[in-house]
Amino acid sequence: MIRVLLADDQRVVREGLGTLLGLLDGIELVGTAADGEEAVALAAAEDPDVVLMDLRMPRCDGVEATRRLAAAGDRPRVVVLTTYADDVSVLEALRAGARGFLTKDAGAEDIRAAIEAVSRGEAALDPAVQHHVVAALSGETAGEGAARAAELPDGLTPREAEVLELIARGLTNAEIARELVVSEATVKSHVNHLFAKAGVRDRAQAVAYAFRRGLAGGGGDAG
Amino acid sequence: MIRVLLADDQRVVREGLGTLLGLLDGIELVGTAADGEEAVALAAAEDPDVVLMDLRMPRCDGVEATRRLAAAGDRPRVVVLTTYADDVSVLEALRAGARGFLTKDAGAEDIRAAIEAVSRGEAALDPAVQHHVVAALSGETAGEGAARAAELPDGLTPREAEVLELIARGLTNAEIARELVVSEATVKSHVNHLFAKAGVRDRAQAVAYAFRRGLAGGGGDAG
DNA sequence: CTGGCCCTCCACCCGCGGGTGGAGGCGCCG
DNA sequence: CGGCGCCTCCACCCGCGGGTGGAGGGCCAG
Repeated sequence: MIRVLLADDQRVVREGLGTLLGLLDGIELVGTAADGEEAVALAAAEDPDVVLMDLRMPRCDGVEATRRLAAAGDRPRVVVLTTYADDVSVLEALRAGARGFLTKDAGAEDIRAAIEAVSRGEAALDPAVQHHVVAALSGETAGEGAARAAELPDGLTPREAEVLELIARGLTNAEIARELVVSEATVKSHVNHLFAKAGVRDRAQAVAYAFRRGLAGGGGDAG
Repeated sequence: MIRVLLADDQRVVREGLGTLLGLLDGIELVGTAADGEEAVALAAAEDPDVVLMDLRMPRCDGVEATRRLAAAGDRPRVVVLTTYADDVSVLEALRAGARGFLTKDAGAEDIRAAIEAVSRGEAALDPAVQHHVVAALSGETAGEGAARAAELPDGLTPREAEVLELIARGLTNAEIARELVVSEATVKSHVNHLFAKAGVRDRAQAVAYAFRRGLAGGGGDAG
């Protein structure tokens, strides 16, 4: 019996997928969590073999929860479950220690296979994300090292992505210049370039772009 | 036995929720569809009592599918299932002929209750959307585009929230003015008011605010 | 070595965004 | 009835944002 914990903010998924999991041979659902905080707490209490984790959750998101679980030890293996295979968070989650990856287009058998694989200590990547991942990692080793922020969408340079993130935090060009310790002219230059690459025309669209790509969302004021 | 058809683009939801539905007393799952087209076709073939329909689906969306089902006759009653209670499409779906409304925070018992209610010919609105709906319908005479009201954060008026959503979609004031069929001065007025209420100073911060509050993000949906 | 990418910076222009200080009509509610 | 909130609109101002057209240095690959 593989003991599984399910974390997803949507109750429909928790109850529906939870029911499905409970019916699968060799799998036992030991709990469900509605956000990352709860998932970490419940994992500590229940000590499951596998945590099936949604990425987009309120409060503490899936990446952070995965990081914390992985930091606690090897024990609870994390399988990430997300809507989009090209989500930026995918790679962050893998770096945070996720062992498996499924999109929400996965079927019951895919999910069971992934759970069984990671419980045996193997990896389990959805075909839809595999090539996407290796592509990103291939560019990663060539670069400065596995520090952070490797694969950037639409050919954005690291600096441009950094500027974009600050834009999404609501900073003006002058503030960004101070933050990055460069002149405002430099910031404007980066801004114009990243606008062109992202296919947006102003900051408002840039912020929306950043949120959709997962390049922003964790900074600034909490709600 | 109430014969139910489930339409959702996410396989996890189709299989998970489908399994759950099949286990509920008095409910029989007669089919699942991955998009609106398929839902309409399958409804014609299976003649279900109730269609549980996700709003955001590729190809033909839930609203359009609901409209077609309702146009075909009284027979398949539609219960809409969506992520956000304050979704614009909520009211459109109700006008299109949906009889029930559930958010994805609904539990198994809520779903069963809703299915049973609409199969008896009653309505079934999730509490989260009820007052929101009546509020919107009271202001219905205002116009077609003004199909949006909810329990809005920070005392935003419906109109301000509408403007905010358009800002988050990257429209300029002039474009918003055209979209809402008012003058640009009016738009600026709304913009200034909502900035003050939201505690932001420019559109960039406003977009971030909108995304965090769930007032935006589904703009460029598709699969 | 040379080309190219990235980051840095400059000067200039102009249009839209953001703020102020109003005003009037309408519907809801006390 | 009278007030208040919401939506509508006007005139004006100015500063930041966004675009152009450059230029130079550092770094890596061909």
